[in-house]
Amino acid sequence: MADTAPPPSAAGRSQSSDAGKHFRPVPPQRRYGNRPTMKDVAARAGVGLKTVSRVVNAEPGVTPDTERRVKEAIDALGFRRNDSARVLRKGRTASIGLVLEDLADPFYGPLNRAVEEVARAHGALLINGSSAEDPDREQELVLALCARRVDGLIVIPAGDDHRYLEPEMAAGVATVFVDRPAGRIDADVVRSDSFGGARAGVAHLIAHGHRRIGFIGDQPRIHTATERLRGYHVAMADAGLAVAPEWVALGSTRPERVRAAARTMLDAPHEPVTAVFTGNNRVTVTVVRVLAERERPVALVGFDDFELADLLVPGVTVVAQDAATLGRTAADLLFSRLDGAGGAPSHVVLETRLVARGSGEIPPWDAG
Amino acid sequence: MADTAPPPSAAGRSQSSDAGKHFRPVPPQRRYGNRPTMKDVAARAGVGLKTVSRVVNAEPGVTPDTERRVKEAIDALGFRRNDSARVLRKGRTASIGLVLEDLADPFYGPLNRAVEEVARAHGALLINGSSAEDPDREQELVLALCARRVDGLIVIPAGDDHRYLEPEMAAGVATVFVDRPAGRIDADVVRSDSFGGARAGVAHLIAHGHRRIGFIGDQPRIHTATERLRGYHVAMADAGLAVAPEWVALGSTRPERVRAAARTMLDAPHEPVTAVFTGNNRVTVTVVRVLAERERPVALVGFDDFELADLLVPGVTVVAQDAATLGRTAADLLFSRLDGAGGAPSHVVLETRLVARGSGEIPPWDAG
DNA sequence: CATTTTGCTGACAACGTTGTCCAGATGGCG
DNA sequence: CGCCATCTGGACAACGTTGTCAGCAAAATG
Repeated sequence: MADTAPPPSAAGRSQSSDAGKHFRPVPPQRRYGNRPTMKDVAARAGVGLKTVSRVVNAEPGVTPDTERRVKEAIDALGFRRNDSARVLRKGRTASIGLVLEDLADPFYGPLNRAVEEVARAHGALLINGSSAEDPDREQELVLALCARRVDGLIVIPAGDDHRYLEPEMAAGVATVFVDRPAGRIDADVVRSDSFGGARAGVAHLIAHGHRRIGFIGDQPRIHTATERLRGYHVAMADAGLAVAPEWVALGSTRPERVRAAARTMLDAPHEPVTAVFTGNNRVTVTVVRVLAERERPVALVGFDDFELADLLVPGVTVVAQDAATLGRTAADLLFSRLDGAGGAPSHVVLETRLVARGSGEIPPWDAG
Repeated sequence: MADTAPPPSAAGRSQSSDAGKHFRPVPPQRRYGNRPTMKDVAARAGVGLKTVSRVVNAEPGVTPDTERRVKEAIDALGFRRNDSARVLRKGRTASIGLVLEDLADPFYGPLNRAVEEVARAHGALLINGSSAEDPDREQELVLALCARRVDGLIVIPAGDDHRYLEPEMAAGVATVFVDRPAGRIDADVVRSDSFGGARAGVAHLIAHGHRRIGFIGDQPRIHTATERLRGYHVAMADAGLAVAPEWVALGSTRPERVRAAARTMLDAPHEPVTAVFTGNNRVTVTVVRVLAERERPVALVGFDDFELADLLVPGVTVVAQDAATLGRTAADLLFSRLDGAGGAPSHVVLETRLVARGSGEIPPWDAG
């Protein structure tokens, strides 16, 4: 460590006496590690404060010679503009917040990345957080982001009441909800057609002869879970099929819960299901595991595509939604709002795509 | 939107005349959407500015009655503290930056999440960015984070020269590098044992009879890529095996490049490889696809575990590293530095784990 | 009852930056 | 040569918050 660059000199900073006098305010020590400020740069370059600001921001009206002197001082001191102060002065932070369920969920990776790309194109940074599907944690996170005065928010809602955001939105924090609509407030939403996708996926199973189809989904609090369940019910009803209560299991996506739910409906002594529709990629992956442990093939269609779904045997048929487009669309919408686009909240619904890979075409073992 | 809460009243804010006079400074319009400040709250509650600050920060020394009045004013105005100003004053942003390669890469999901959890435990927010393996972009991102005065940085380096960070680190920005060491500077590093892991993985293939083993890895600029290649070479040398130049392919992880590399070494007229070692999860997944298209089974061991690797047929044998532990360890180290821990930079190396699942046990088709 | 102690409260100055405006300097033109 | 237009540079006041300190009232003490 001894060979690292020496700390920038504190030349030009006002130093109060060390004598511990109480007469005049003692500046807090080591602010930002005693980083040089524009004032320091100005003193060293022998110019005024504003001139440094002009150079730093590449504003016109500085002679080449002055500019050079300032730049030398900047390099010598290791100065870097303090964006906190800049933000305070300018009123825009050039950052947006993204609150999603779980940064580790592969479904959100491409979404996250797409949002980041758009933010980057607009010169904004991305502040990230996971709500862990906990409404309180979501609120805590969102409000913390508002306190940072992010210019905008993209939220994958965990809770079902977002009225706490009303004052923030009224105060100008652009907000776009993704994947699920906001609760109790009217706001921009970008989501996939969960209902239609699930309906098509279940219809696919029905078309291949299944009559007893199970549904394993996420917690009922989550809008997409109930929408997909609705799609399931409508598809069944369309085909004139009754649904036994034990065929439907909503709840946590924890593997143990999903395994138990799958076993219950697959091993039911009376009317076991011959096919399963899973409500999201976490559930699908677990059910794939359960099915892999069994002798008799069971048909499966899952909501959300996932990597390697095509290489499993059989390939897993899915209702695919495009997470990257979801993210990009939401971010584009957000920045258009920030650029002043007015108008009523838009509700964008993206179509899903049924990707047949085999697991949906397994015939029911007791067909006929 | 007409039924949303009215914007907070601007009571108490000084309003200059609209007449466009030039005589006195015109305040910039719509700062933060005209959000109320502590001053507004103080005016409304009929108390002093500092009293509001005390209430907001739950500092002692405020009568319950005063506190109630202030809280009422806060609610009525929809006040939320401006953390930008707070940061400026206090000198700490309570945020850390995480720069990684690609937010969409599933390998980084758990790492990202682990870092977030630690940050959250320390009351800090996480600012995220992808370098896309572009050194310039990494630097741009890192310096932008420094300008925001993040308290600390966790960087998965894309470039091989990080001297640009020296002034920042000297100025007190704690920095921990993850997955790969920093270039040309001495800093904290947390990484996996790429060399040892690759060596063990290749030895596993050798133990199962393979003599001609290919290596497909990431770009040579990336430290882990060359370390893993080194492990490969040492394992081969340990077994007294020669390595033909066409068995080794370093380069981009784009599927086309990897496919081409795999085909080249598998279809070589002279001495085609009977097994492949892949340098990271992106490469592995592509090679799995290539092998799935072929008749003759080829043995495969990949660096990095990935979801569903066990369910493929055959299961993919991997050298697993624990991304979550990597992230958690780095974040813990970062915050211990922020809490004042001194001492020489630490270099933590986490062990890898060989997970045999079958794809490494395929015998060479021309064994003997 | 006088005096000290204690507890609340508010005035004020920073934090580091940018916007406004004015003061000089410089050059062109009459 | 003198005046005006133009350009460059700098002084100063915000932005919204928190730390310091002083003032003042109420409570505790002698």
